[in-house]
Amino acid sequence: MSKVELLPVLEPDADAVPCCPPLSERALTAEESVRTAAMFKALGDPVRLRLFSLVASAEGGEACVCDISDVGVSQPTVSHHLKKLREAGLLTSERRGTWVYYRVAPSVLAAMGNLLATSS
Amino acid sequence: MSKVELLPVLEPDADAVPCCPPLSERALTAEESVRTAAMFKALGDPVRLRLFSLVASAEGGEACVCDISDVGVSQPTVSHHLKKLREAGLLTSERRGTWVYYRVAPSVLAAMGNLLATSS
DNA sequence: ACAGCGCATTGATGAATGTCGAATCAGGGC
DNA sequence: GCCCTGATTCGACATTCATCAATGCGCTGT
Repeated sequence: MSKVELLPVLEPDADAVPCCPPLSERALTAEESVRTAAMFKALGDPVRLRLFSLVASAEGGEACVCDISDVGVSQPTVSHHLKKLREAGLLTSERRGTWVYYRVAPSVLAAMGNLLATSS
Repeated sequence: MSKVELLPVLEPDADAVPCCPPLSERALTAEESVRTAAMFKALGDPVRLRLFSLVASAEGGEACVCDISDVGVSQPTVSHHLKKLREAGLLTSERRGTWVYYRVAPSVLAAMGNLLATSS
């Protein structure tokens, strides 16, 4: 039984990724590239990107799997992709009763957006 | 014909990718997901992301292949990855004499950044 | 307790990907 | 013309990946 957290955002989570100086400013090191590429890779599949956008744009910031499963692939495949997104640190999941809810990991969107920021 | 020239950015180029409503705002369609995922996928490899960052952070906005080839893989592999980035619309290349110079495709960084924009 | 539903895991398979060495192409200088 | 250097292309190989059907697990009513 894990901690039941009700705080919506901004608790000091361990898997936060502070990794990101804007790309236009400084080249990434080899190690930074590995960690950051894993996130881009997670969004680099059409089905996953669609699932992620469905969660990111969902009411209340979260979505039940049953609400986003209609993306043209089988149910196990949806589960597989959601797992990948979780492992990449992009989504978090929580079971409440019958359903499992996914939400976007806080600070991850901001970090990636910052990385691609147009400093020009 | 009002000739717009010399503007550093924002000229209406053909390969611009207008694809992008912020993710937090609206879910992507299947077709949008395919096109956009291709870009994330291109950045989803450590070597490619590093090469891209080297070009993006280079002096004058461009870099010779010879200047960014030291990323731990063979030179044909570097060329292969640069081609992938070119095909994804993220980089453009130009040969000047002996060397080939790469630069970041304008408006692509902005489009991807916009997609990940934190509307919160 | 049992049946039913939601979601995750397993195992298998065909396709895509990253990597290299060798060969090839393109320019510049001798 | 000939060679040297920079860069791309080719062929091959091992690994990873996306996908599915079948199965397992957790929870909820009845």
